[in-house]
Amino acid sequence: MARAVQKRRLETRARLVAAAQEVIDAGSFEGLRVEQVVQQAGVAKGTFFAHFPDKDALMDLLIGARMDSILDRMVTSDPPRTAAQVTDALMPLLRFMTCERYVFDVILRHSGAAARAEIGPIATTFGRQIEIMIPWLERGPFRKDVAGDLLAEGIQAFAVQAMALKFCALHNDTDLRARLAQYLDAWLMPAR
Amino acid sequence: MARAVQKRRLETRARLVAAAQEVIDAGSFEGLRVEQVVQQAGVAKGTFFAHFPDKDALMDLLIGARMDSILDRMVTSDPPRTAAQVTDALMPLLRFMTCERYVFDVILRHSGAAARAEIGPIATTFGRQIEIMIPWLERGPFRKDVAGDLLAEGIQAFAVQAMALKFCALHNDTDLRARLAQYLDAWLMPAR
DNA sequence: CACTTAAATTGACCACGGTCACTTTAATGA
DNA sequence: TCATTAAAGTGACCGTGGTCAATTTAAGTG
Repeated sequence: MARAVQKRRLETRARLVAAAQEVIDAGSFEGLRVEQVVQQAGVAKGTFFAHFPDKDALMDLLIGARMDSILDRMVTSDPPRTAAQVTDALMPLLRFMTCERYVFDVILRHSGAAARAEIGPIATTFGRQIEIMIPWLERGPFRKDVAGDLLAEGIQAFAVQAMALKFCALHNDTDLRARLAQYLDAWLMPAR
Repeated sequence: MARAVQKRRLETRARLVAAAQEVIDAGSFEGLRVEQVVQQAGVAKGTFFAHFPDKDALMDLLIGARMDSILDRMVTSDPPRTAAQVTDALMPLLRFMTCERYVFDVILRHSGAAARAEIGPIATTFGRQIEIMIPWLERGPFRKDVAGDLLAEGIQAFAVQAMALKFCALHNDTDLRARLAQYLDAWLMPAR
């Protein structure tokens, strides 16, 4: 019979997560070093890897949490009723997802996408995005010839595409919004 | 006045690329180690990094070349005339892009997407894909309410989405094809 | 052909993520 | 209360990508 996890373990884990957050707040996601995190948390390096399979798992957790809180705010706003409004509703999320090139890469690796077998925090938020968008699409004046979940998946696909293009040096934030708006207009309101 | 590059440099570079290809042929993209490549090529490690900014740049080159040769074959076939045929026409490319999880990750990082400022081999093939698809879309019985390049970009977005899902353990190759076909049908032939 | 200069190459070295045999700490039960 | 056992934590160590001051090689030049 396996023994229960000790309180000490939970505390250590919490210290690690808090330390990681402080390191990021003082720098960036990309700049985070495991060595720095364990030092800040006052534990040995090995302890880190006893709590997280690898550095990416910590990033998955922290980035996923940020995305989740953005989704929390998203559900409290009025549902968008046009393609342009859908774009606007998504912008806060997309802005965070592209705040750093490294963050976007981590997200791509973990988005339902390159997700491992088991589903992680980021992949979970991708599922949640779909769930949030489906009611928007069913109620709004959008195309009805394809199922809501397929429509929502398409929005995700276009959002990824638009974000990806943002990292081609020449493009900036207004381009991201304009580009996504153009995609979504064609996807959600086809004139045929 | 800068002096011209010496023949020796070109030879060394060719040896490095050839060695890398051999290492991959005997193993996998993911399994490639720089140490192994320089040993096979008979040069020092530093030489590798005098020729490529990092390991990723080599991967960009080799993977981009493979994609390019697949595109070469693609242009010689008959242009697809339905969404399902577009899917089929793309499958050889998508199969290679998903032959290894690592390969897909590299492609995502370099696809016009996460491309660096300067455009690399993989990003170039992404541009070429668009150019190849535009005539398909203009001639075929596809929607005409959006420009051909936008339509082509959408196909890319959906292809990435479909490939990404392939790596969720449960999905396999037939799923990739079926999923993409479903996306493209909705994207290219909207019933409204 | 010497001599100069820049290109090309070298390999010891570093940074950083990740491992594992070992030590310490806490729960369990007689 | 103390012995037993499993969980938690440790830090020296490793693999691998990447750096750079120093060295070798080749191309001008008088």
